[in-house]
Amino acid sequence: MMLSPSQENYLKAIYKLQEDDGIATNQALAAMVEATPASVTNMLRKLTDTGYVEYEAYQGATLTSAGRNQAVALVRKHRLWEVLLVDKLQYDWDAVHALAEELEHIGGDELINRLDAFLGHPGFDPHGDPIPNAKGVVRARQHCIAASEASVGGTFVVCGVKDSSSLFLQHLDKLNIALGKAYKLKECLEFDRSAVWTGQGGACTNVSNEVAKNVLIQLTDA
Amino acid sequence: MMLSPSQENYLKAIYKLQEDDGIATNQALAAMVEATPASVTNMLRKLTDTGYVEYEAYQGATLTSAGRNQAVALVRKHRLWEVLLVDKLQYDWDAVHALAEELEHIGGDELINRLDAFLGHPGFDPHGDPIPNAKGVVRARQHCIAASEASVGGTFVVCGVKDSSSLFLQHLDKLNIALGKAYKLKECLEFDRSAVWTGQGGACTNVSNEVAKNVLIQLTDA
DNA sequence: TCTTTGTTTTAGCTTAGGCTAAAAAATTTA
DNA sequence: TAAATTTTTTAGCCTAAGCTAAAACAAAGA
Repeated sequence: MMLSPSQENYLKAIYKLQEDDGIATNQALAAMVEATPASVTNMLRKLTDTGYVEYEAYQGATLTSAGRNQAVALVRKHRLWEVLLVDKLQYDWDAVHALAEELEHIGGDELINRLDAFLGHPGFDPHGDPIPNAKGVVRARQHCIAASEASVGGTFVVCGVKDSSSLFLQHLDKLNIALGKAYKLKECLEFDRSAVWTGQGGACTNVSNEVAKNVLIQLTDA
Repeated sequence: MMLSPSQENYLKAIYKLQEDDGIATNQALAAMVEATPASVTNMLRKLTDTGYVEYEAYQGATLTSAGRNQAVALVRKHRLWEVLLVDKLQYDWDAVHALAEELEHIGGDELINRLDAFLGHPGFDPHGDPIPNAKGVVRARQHCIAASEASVGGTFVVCGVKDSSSLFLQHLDKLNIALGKAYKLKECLEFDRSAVWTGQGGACTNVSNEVAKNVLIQLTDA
């Protein structure tokens, strides 16, 4: 059974909502696929008939295992294309989402497995999100926490972001915060709950709590 | 003005027919885009309204300069993706057409120019067809002729194919004929107009006239 | 020139995926 | 618990891109 790009987008959206919120409501889906709730109801019908979704009126949608397989494959495709765009075509990490969103609907397993091999079987995309393997297994991200949970004096490496919006990523660029970079939490300012991080060269950055909550880090013992 | 994939396919088809036959008839277009003549009439209307095509009932279609620009850009995208697929992802040259046909509708100039740079600004695609540059200039293929025009004793290098169908390309693979390889035309058999080519290692290949007509070569003076 | 043949267009229908507005169901608040 | 609010579904409509069958036009042969 061949899915249209639109159908694929719905599956991905249901998958994400299930992961994040546990439940995919009509309204949340509508927001995610940028359509009206009425259109969502329509599409859920169709996806239920074709066996990718389980859905009863007013109860929200769940993926069947076929649906989950499709969704994970899409996530894999999306993230691998992002790696190509950043690593090979030199795109900035804040500029690749929309393109990957188009590319993920192209071709089948053959293409994506060749892409995977060409890129050297990367484990993570440019935002630190794990790339499911060819069998659909998502290796869990290494143990990591939000930067807002770090304690003063601690050292850590940035390993991901919770918000991948262009706006947030560009803000991180300005703060000189990037994936893989190491920092030390020098102090925490009571007044606005912002923090001061020192980087490699000893440069200091003031990081708001809002930002810290959206940056994922791994503690290091140096 | 944003074109749909389908509209882009029509523009490309008109472009090819104009190049090859001088005129794009309704029927030829229908065959090329795999639709009925009635559907073609519909679409030509739309493309005329949006200024990409000039068309009067019963007279065939012509591209406007905007239409030609679009078409050339699509050819560029198609051929660059083919280079990526063959050179980087190790696809066989007979397996890339359909995928490039999908990929060519993705993204805009930025993407394709980055791809071009990453690939080292290739001049030709895996079938020997020239790749238009970013300004839409198609550098003419080096002086080359059909292999069926070679004379006995002549030496040459294969530089292209007229037929890029999977079937034909796989046949060339079997005959051990590939782009860039050098051969000598040893003899021409009167009976069926087939030829005997000798390759690098002195290996002989019998090449039918049908095949020779579809292989493009450049004569060499060795 | 008239007729036959082939091509193109018209007319009307279909499907996918949207939309709005109103009805129905569920949930929250008083 | 009843009323008010929010969410979801239904009903009916729209657009893009296709289709078939029939009508109109163009080209070719007698």
